[in-house]
Amino acid sequence: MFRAPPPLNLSTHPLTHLLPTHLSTEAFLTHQSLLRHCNCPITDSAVSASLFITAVSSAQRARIELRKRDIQVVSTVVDDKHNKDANQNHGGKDGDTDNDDGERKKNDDEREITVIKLSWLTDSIAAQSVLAKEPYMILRARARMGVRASTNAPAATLTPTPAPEKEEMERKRKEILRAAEEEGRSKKARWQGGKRRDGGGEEAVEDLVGITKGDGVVGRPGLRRKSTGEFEIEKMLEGREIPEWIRAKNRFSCCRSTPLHPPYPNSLFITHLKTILHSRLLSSSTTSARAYSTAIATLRAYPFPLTPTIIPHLPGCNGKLAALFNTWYTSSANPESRSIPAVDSLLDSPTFHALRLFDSIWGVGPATARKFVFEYKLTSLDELVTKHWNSLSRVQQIGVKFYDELLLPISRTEVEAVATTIRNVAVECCDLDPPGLEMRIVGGYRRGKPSCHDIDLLFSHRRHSSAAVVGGEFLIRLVKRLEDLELITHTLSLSYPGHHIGSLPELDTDAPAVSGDGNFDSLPRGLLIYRDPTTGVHRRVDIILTPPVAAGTALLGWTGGTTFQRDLRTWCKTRGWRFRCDGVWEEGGGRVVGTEGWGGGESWEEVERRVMERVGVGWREPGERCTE
DNA sequence: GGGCTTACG
DNA sequence: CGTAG
DNA sequence: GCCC
Repeated sequence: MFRAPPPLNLSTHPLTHLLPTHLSTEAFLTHQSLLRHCNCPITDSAVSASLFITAVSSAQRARIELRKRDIQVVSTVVDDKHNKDANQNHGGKDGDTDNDDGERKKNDDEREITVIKLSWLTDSIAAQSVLAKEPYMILRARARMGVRASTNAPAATLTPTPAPEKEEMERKRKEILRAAEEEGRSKKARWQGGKRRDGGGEEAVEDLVGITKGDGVVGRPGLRRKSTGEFEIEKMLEGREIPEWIRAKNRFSCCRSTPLHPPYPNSLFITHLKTILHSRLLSSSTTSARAYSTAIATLRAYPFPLTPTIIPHLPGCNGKLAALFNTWYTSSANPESRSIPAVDSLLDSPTFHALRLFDSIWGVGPATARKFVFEYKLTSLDELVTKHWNSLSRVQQIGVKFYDELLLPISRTEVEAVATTIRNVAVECCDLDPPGLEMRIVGGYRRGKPSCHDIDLLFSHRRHSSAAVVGGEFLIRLVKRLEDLELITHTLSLSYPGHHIGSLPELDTDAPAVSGDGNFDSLPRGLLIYRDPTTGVHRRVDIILTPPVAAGTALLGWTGGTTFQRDLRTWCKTRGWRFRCDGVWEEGGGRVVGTEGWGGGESWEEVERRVMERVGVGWREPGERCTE
């Protein structure tokens, strides 16, 4: 089913568990996919595994992560030099007050486990060979697995069938979660699995909840944004220059530079926020999700290491963000070891993991993922395929079929190669003035991402906007031709907004489209699955067509990122305009003068620059729009 | 207290 | 409802 | 969750 050749053969590996700590959802899923793709036997059940792969870097932190998953180190075989309490078997240091001795079961599963760094995997992939693990080893130890198996600790148990009594508890927990969802905005951490971390967890959650709203912030000096003057901000920055967008309190991410450039100074904290954002998306808490996106975009653009006092002065960040930061900041002196209990609860929650699993299927979103988890009570793709295949839509079946492949990262080199291949076919399909056909690679690639999750190609024509070139017939012909060449295996969707194929109007009208009047109100596009003729790997490819008159706005719109786009539209709205990928429109209906597509010999990029300057956000390189 | 990007399939 | 940026 |  998955025809891409595995980059490595890990099929003889011991049962392996990827620890989610310090990994973004994206990164976690990507690496898990990679492992799966290499035929590595992986498990979501930490207590079943012998080999652990982690982004944490110290043995001490690894032990904490293992213990959270109900794995108790008994004796150390190999330890890294940073570990100060190598012989400390249990209790004490990590604040776990459980009395393990009293609850230990007789049939404890004890085995030798190994914890290695994630860089072993990435380095091996890069080297295209399975590297020795020794240099990457963080910890090798004998460990007792499943010490607290009879408690309600949410040790990750996605794949294996839970024991009957656990199953019952799982069921109840999920019902509680579902009830909490349906109630709407319960302030308790919705995914919390009933587990406390390090004793102080619950308190910290209460703290978060307590100062969530404005009232809770009053009386906490330093959390109030408006009462603090520029001078005090300057003091906080210790003489460094205040970025203009902070001084001006400009909350629009389209008006500032947000470089790609990891590691940016606050990436560790931002990783935690991304987990919360993801949880909000999965529960369809869209406004909360938007708030987190805004805050993340701000922190991504903030060029200095954060301090507790500066947070409320940053646009889109207020009491809740300050509380989260304080919790994180004070959790450990070592930034690598810092955590947020609410985030740990999410990462420990089997429900959260299951929702992420299904949400990662193309064609499945939060609502459907919730249906799978809460109604069908599914925990694995396998169950979905064996029990509910026929209830999946066509595109969802395609999404499942190519689940692993579509999660694999795509190198920039490969993006370029695919783009060239498709452009050559497109030129063949263009029988009116083929040399005038032009293409730009947009999306994450254009923003400079080192690896991409799909390939977005924007086509236009230098001179003609007629139906024959950029209209329906062209896209249809192109897709058909790509299918004939076996470069496209599946068409997920083809859209020709606002008109019927075969009666295509000119595309460069000066009137905004009105639905049903025969004009466009969006741009034609195809969402496709591409198969590389050499490697056989499948990739998501989007082909978008724009008439020349909208080249600048289309390029700007399809370059992203998501939050940048949202803010660009909101910004235009404050100016009385509507930004859409087909143009910027006056309220009365005309195209905003100066935003139309290329005249003379202007390049795509020159038109884009003109549009950005015209609407007032100013020019920003694609690589400065990395708001995610 | 209301608003939060926008449109298609 | 899901997807696109 | 933040802003007007």
